[in-house]
Amino acid sequence: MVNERTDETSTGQSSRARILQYAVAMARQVGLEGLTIGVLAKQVGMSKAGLFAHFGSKEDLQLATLEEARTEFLRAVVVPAEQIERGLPRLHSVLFDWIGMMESARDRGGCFFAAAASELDGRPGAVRDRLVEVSGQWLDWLRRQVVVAQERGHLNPDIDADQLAFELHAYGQQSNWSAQLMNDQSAFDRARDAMRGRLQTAATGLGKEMLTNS
Amino acid sequence: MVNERTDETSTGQSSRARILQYAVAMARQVGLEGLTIGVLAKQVGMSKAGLFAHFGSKEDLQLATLEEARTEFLRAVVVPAEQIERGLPRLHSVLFDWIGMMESARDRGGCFFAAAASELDGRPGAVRDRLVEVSGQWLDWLRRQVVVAQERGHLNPDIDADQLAFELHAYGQQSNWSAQLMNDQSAFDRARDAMRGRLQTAATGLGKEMLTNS
DNA sequence: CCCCTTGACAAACGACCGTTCGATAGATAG
DNA sequence: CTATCTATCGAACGGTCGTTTGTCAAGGGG
Repeated sequence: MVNERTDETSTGQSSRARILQYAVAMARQVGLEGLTIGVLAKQVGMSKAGLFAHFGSKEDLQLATLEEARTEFLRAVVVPAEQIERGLPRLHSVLFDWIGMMESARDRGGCFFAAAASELDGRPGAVRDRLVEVSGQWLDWLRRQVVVAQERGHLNPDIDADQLAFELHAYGQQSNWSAQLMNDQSAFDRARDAMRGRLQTAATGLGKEMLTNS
Repeated sequence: MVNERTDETSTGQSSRARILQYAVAMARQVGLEGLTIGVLAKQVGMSKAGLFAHFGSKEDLQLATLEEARTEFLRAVVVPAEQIERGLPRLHSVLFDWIGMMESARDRGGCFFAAAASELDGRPGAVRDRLVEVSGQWLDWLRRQVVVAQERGHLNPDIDADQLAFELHAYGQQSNWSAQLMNDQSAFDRARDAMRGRLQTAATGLGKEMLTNS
């Protein structure tokens, strides 16, 4: 009863974390449903039962993997943007970091959430519910930053923030589709161009200045 | 050796066609990989082995299902547009028929190709190759119609046709994602608004007239 | 009338899946 | 030293998958 979760060097914590990193990498390529305990265990270098013991069920493994992917996403995309000026600069930064993350995952299966989304829509359950929640938070993050940019006079105040977030998100999704399925080398540049163009159209005079300076 | 594939009433042809319609419907919900011979057979109302005999392997079943979905897509989206004036009107028509098809499939799992794409990218094989081919044809159809619209003075001639096709396709993909995963009721209207707005921006004076008249 | 093709069937096969069950080694606590 | 706990293991279980095999009824051509 002593030493409750404070031991940093315990094998338990670190091996669970190691498993989850492999799990995210594997799910990027075969999806959360295609994730297989036996194959995952072989990659990590332990037995099926040993790995399984860290999670009570496959669903729990999927949930933990989803949480790990969410953490990686926040760290790579959202957190860096919080040091950027709120409004259009921060929106621009987060969009390009997002594309950058998908671009860096190009040869590793692409976007984790895109792979998870299409196989989980239509299959009810806790994993799907959580994915809907996480994806909704991300889309809402974009929408809120659009609103802030409007309040600060960077973006035209009479545009529909939901609509703009919809379109910006569409470019990111399309770049992943284009790169992963069609093997299109220029997919990410196209997404960046589309985002730049769309923000330019929606920007006020002040906003346009900000865009040309970045 | 007589009677080679000319018998319309033979059970063979019609039951194979019936199987494929069920297969497309099932793949819309669970994907081409999630398609299962046993479950499919139960839905069709025949035995596993009886159904399997129509296709030499599961891969052949997947290929035939993909072909059936392609035929349905062409019939619902591409063929009707061929009666519309080439250029911007035809492009506009095909885009809206596309959205309309996804909207009508809303409660049946959404877009077949979107479901197939993310689970097949990264899994080499004949099915993936064919899906890449079919998807490429569709994207190229859009691009070519953009070019025609430029040649006819409907769209600004100095825009990148590949880029515009990329963005228009992005809205369609996003609408399916938003409707299927996020259960967003307004997803299809958003896609239509995005397409209208994007075409409006890219249109010449002549093109803008055409858009307001439709 | 017999033969042979055709479409469908039940049953079984091996492979792989998630999961359960004891056993084992090492660290920790009393 | 002994008892306990933790992480891991091999082996097995029941289930589902794609696939194979052998059988059977129906029907048309010689």
